[in-house]
Amino acid sequence: MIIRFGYVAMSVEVKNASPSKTMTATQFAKLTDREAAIRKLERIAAENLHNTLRLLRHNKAHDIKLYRFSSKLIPLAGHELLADWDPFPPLLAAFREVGEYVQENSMRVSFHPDHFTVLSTPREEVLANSIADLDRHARMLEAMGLSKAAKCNIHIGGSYGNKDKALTRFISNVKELPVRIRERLMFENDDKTFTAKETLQACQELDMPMVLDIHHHAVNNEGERIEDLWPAIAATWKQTALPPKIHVSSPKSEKDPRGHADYVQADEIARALRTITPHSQELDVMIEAKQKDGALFKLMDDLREYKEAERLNQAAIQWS
DNA sequence: ACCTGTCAAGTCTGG
DNA sequence: CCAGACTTGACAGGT
Repeated sequence: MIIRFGYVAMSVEVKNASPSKTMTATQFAKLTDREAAIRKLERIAAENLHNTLRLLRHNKAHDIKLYRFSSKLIPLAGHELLADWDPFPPLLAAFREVGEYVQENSMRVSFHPDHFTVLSTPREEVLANSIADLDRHARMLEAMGLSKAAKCNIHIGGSYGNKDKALTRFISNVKELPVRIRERLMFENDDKTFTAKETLQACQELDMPMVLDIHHHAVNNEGERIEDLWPAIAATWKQTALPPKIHVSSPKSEKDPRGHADYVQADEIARALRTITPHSQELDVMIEAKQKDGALFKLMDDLREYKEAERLNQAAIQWS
């Protein structure tokens, strides 16, 4: 069993390296020279890509092969004020540089378009905006020159008072997506609406990969056990030739069990790994914690102690 | 340098 | 039926 760990978007160690700098729509609208304002957006995007590359170098130095890009690399992308703006041509070289670094170092990268991108929606304009957002994410990965191994993770979406109908609508909307977008997608169980079991059913019907979020499952389930679901979840990855991927985070507090804590409890992940590892040779684990890569480094230290104390009880587990 | 309020999006809940 | 909560990082404007 080989496990790779990764983190989301920003580092607490690398200073002044935000990949999500932006400009508000209000500020943009205030600028009288629109061309100059657009050049400024492009400079911010270039800076975000530059910082992304800095983070990837930091990752390489620490042998971190897994990383999720910020979805806010291009400020105001998709905003109605900028409908006529194509940010890609001036950014192609910067995107390509990021993609080449990813490939040279055999990294696995992804996006997670935010929860406003919903394919279960009954509203036409929301669906259109969602598809446009997914198209932009696919275009960024294409601009990086990355294969379809680089994917976008989203949730199924809302239930609108009728989960079955919402799920049917979701599946039919996914089936109608352009192939170049669909082959970049994977779906994750969420913490309020669609459980791991339901998300798995959708993924099986669509023959698309499923990301299991352990924390979401803990707060949104109907008594199903991960060990029972896992073999089928892992099987959704077979056609991709990628290791299955899971998300791990710890509850913020008893009062806010859905929130993400600063760090990840080592026993939490040790328990999950004990459950999952007997069924899989490889696993990629995305750590979702407020302390970002800091939480990742702490977790690796804690797991090392676990292993030394033989509490992990899995001598075959290796990680970098 | 630091603090507080605001901003984006879509869904869901409460009134 | 509409206002507010939810979430998140960063901006904007104040001291």
